[in-house]
Amino acid sequence: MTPSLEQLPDEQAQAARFQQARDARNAATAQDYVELISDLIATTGEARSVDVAKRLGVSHATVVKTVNRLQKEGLINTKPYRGLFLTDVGENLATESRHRHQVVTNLLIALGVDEETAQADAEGIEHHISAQTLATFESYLQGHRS
Amino acid sequence: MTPSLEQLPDEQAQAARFQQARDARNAATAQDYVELISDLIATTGEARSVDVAKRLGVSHATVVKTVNRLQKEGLINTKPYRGLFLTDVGENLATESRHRHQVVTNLLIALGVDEETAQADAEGIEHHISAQTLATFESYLQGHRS
DNA sequence: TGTAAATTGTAGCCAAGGCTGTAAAATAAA
DNA sequence: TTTATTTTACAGCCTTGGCTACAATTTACA
Repeated sequence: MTPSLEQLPDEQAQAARFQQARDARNAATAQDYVELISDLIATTGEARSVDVAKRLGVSHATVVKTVNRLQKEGLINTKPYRGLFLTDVGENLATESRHRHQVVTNLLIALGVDEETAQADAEGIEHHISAQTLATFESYLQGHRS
Repeated sequence: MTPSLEQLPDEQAQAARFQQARDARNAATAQDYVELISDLIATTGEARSVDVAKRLGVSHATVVKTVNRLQKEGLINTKPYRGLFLTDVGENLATESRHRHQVVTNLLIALGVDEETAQADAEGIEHHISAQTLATFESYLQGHRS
């Protein structure tokens, strides 16, 4: 059993943590999109928005709208009725996100979580891993090579 | 370096993972509120919405609106100009959330993440931990008692 | 080539979770 | 007991990320 708290954390510190979590939540969409687009291009040669929609499990209209926003933000390039492409900035973000995703998945598996559950949980967890925690995960994996 | 993917996961499986992450994101707010309200009551005897706002780092108007929704959903009870209270359902959710939060924090610390970073990252991660992963974390901690 | 199917785009709707500003009620202080 | 402060409530606005429905364009095939 976990006991109830006997002392609250500092007010400002707690607010900063919640803020960090909200920021991560807001950044998650962009990361999911560029990571998926990058993977699609790498494996199939192109990223069609219809495939992005199917793989995210959302409607294609949602994808179009979000892609428009990410294009304004400088992560994605599109040509009408052609596939989706990443800018350099987008590609860098994708690489970083994929790496973080992979490290989280591997850590969960190394701790004993089964692969399918690890894949699923990693999809949410990856967006909340700070640089320090990522480094910690990496060195743990380093020390537990199979 | 993490290599790029050489094979994409199954389409439906991937969509299901993204859906799980979205569901977790949507449930996060309710969990944060009940957990915080429960902690405030346990340590200070009451949960004023002004304190909830300060600790979440949002405006009090946001708290009022969210609390109204959570009341409709049966997690919180309020009496005008009195503090916030949890229903039995809310209290159960709070207990479960606090436990999950604590386990995640402890795991990060056990792996070598410093306490402040662990606290911050746990705030986001906790919402994406499945029952199986939670159990795995618990047994890891069990085997690494200091 | 011309038509059907697939793909992409557009319009408009909704809920959640932020915000500011203002009003009302309760509590504290003079 | 007034008055000032704090707390709570309410109104209205914005953005994000969902959706359906419909239009336009491209691609495939008969």
